[in-house]
Amino acid sequence: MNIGQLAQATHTTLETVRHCEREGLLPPPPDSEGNYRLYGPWHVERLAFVRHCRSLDMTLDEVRRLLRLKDHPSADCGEVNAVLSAHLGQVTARIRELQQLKLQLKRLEQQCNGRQAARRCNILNGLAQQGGRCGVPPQRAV
Amino acid sequence: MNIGQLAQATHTTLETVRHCEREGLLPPPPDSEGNYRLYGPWHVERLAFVRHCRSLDMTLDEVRRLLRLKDHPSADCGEVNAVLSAHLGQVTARIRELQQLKLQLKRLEQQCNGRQAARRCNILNGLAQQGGRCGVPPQRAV
DNA sequence: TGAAAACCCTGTGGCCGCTTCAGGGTCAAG
DNA sequence: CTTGACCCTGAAGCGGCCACAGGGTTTTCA
Repeated sequence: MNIGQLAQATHTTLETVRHCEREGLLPPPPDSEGNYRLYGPWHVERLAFVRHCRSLDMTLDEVRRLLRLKDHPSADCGEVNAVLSAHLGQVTARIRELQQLKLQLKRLEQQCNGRQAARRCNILNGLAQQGGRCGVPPQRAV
Repeated sequence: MNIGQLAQATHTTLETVRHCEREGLLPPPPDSEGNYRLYGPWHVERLAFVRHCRSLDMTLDEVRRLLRLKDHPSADCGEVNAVLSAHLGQVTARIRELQQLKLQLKRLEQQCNGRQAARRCNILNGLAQQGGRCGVPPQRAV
């Protein structure tokens, strides 16, 4: 199984597969004589795991931690729970943040006073006011 | 007013101010003889506008569009509304996405079968299953 | 048998919105 | 005249890819 087939099997791309290898999420497989990567079912499973985690918006670092646990089958799985619930917390926090944003955006939108010259646009003027919770800097990450 | 004072006045940092200049959001001010940037109240207002937009998680591109409109006070402000509601749409969409994620994470969390060897950890095993909506690739941006 | 097409390789640079650092120059106070 | 606070430019780094250039390899089909 070459890299294209692995990519297809896990619904991802060549570049992502190679990226995962560089990042230590997918161990480099043996190469063919022509220097092609040759994968087996184990790699499909591994990469599927990774992509599943990513689809849940975990960082590669979180995925790495889970993989380490997965690689030590007798390890205590309590840490798995820890990773998961920390991530859940971040997602929850981000949702709350975005809901706050949404509220403020809606408030702004409602100030629209119809088709005006931009000079009289309440939205622009609203954005110009220095209040607006200058704090809460946008931190993406989730 | 030098750059440090501007940064303080707008609750941001030197680097961010310079970044805004590079990005064309804050026109370069006249320099002092010693090559220091010298700002006035206009710049404070301008940067505050930018930071306010950013605190609402707009991209710099969206901010640029708004600034262009702001700079043409006789322009039609309908486009302002367009930018705003497009952004609102993205925030809303991202919230929905994250809520989906949260649900899936909670489902996973509930599968926890107590302190087990990792081999028997339902969470790890759940993540290993290839289902999991392999689609929905993580697209941050909001 | 040979050419074209499909596949693969490495390495580099770009995206966004900063942040951090290196290696300097400038200015005010003591 | 020195110390320290402030400022400058330019380059590199973050995460998680994506896109490209410039090659090599394998398969397919005539």
